Amino acid sequence: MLTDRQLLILQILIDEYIQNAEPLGSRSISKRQDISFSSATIRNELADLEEMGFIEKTHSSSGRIPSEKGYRFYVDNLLSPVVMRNRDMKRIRSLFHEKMLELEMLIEHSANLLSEITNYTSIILGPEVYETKLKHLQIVPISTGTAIFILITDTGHVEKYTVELPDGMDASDLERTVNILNERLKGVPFSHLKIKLYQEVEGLMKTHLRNYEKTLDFLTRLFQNEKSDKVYYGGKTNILNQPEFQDVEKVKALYNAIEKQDLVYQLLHQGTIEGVNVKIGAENSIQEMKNCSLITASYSIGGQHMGALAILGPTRMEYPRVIGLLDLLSKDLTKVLTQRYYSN
Amino acid sequence: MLTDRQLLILQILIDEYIQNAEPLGSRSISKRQDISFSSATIRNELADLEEMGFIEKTHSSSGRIPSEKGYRFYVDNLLSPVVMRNRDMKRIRSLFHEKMLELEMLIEHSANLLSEITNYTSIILGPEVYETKLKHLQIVPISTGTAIFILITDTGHVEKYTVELPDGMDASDLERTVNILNERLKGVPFSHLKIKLYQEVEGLMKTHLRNYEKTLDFLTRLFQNEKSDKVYYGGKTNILNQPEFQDVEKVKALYNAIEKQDLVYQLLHQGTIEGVNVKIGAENSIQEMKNCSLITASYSIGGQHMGALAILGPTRMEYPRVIGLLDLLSKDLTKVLTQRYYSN
DNA sequence: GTTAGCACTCGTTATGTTTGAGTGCTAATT
DNA sequence: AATTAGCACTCAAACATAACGAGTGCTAAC
Repeated sequence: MLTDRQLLILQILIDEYIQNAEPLGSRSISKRQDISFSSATIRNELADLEEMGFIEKTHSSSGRIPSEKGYRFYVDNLLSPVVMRNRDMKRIRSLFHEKMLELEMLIEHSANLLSEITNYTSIILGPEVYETKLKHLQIVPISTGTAIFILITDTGHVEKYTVELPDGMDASDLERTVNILNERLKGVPFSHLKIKLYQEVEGLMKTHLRNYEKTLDFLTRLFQNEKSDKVYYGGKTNILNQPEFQDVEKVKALYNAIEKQDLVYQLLHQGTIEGVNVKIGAENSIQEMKNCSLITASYSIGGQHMGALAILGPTRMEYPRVIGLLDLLSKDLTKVLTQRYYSN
Repeated sequence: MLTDRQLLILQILIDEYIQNAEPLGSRSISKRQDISFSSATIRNELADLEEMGFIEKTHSSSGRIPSEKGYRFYVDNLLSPVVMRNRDMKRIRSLFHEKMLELEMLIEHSANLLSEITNYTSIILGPEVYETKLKHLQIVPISTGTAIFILITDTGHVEKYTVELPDGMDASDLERTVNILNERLKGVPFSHLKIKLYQEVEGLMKTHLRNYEKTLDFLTRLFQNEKSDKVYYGGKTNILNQPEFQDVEKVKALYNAIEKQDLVYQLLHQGTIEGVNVKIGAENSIQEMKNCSLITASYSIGGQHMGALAILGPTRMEYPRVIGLLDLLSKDLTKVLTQRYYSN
């Protein structure tokens, strides 16, 4: 339904606007070398494109800027073959070259890298604790009545809870409990710990522990403790570089929004779909992000969804570049993590 | 050297400016009920105060605002008897009423509380790991060749390192090593771990381990691993509410400065002196903070310095309130922590 | 179908004017 | 001698006006 010329003009307009953040007029377009029509012709085409809703004016005699519909069309149909800068590819690859033994560290570095090379803000959802399996459990008493529970997952993640022990639980009780738990719960995914506790452990505890009921109750509460997955941010201050965020009020609103971790969690979780996902402006459910686009991709371990990478920027975002980056990084991350943690 | 009247005027001027962030003229001062002189008299006094450097004009015919010297004088000599709002006291006390078993959590909540009730940005230096003592050490192998070292301190803090084990160290070596370390290093402060390793452990390892040299070398490197103390922030976006930070460039500069954790660490560490410490404007070594004041107080456990609380705001800051708050919170924190961790 | 031409729109910038809150200084008052 | 009234002066802020120019839409010619 769009003529080739219209496609060309739309493409140019969006590309230029993404670069310069300034409305583009018919004359500037006509002056380009790849354009052989007069500004008048382009004016007509621009009028048509506007009528179709792909572009809009900021005021009655201004040049045109892309509308959200325009960006959507651009992302869906006009993406120039994603060009990865060699420099960027190298930096991503080097992330995995240096020994980074801790998953948390690797993800933190990824977040920083993403924000550095894109100049936008990156958000990464840490690995889902609930799908990882218990590797080892340890209880360390630190004073009378309190102890630290340490749970270690197969991804090397350490989860800790300081707890008050049930009354009348002494050192030997504690030791027996730990032994039972380790024996029966190793390899069990966090999400199943509670069920397994009753299926496998209850009987044993009954025979080996004095006040097994209190202990069981206590453990139930402990395993219920929904530890939400960590959210990592990179380059939050990059937002301040964007010309669309020169107004402090807007910055404040956006910061407050992205700091609500539960909202962000939902937002990134929606994009669990395979591949890279782009949400433009109002497509984001969060009101304060109406001037932003969010590009997400997810990473996994051995086919099991683990977390998500995201880049947050103005709707006027370098879509091709960011999409390429996220695609590459999410795939690399998946590959490396699977290799590292799936074989055991 | 200042007359009573000058003191009064200076006091009023600073109090008002702190509230309204607007230059104050002679007429507005003279209209106050506690003032019985004419605006002309006040004009003369203001001229004198300006000559002495306590106040300044923003332009030749503007009202006066406090200079840094003025604020310094105000903090040193004019602080109205620190009035604590009852509401604030309650909120601080309630921090300690609810069971907060983890020190990290308690500190994080403190940071948030401080920023909420002051509307400034809070910065807290987490407890110094180096002065806490080893309570328990644990090694959990997670795959061939790698393991997680878990160190637990007497303050219930869990420190973890994922490491590659030295070649040829098998499960039984590992177990023996853990046992030796636990036996000999319990109760040793982190800062002495390395020394004790050679004094106490070397000999034992020699007799019990095959390739003790590699292991020793490995442990040395591990204990060298300077884990810097964590910095907690609260209410970073509060900066955006201040009228002196309506310019995005300034915000950016400040954010970039306070995110350099080593700088912040130094800054807060300087104020290790007993009691509450106030740094005004250029008194802060960080260039970007020249429009800010930093108020710090430190907390300790059993006399041993642990960390610092700080509030960062514009030089036009509610000094009396903030000083009162930090004084109260730092003392409460010290009391509670000492009680909790010093008795063992 | 394309383009030259032109009247028109409107944000931006520059310029001038007015206003008012402030000053410093002097002379009169206490 | 200290205080105050009075007044000329300053300057940022607010407002009005005009000029500019990058853009438009439309019409008529190519």
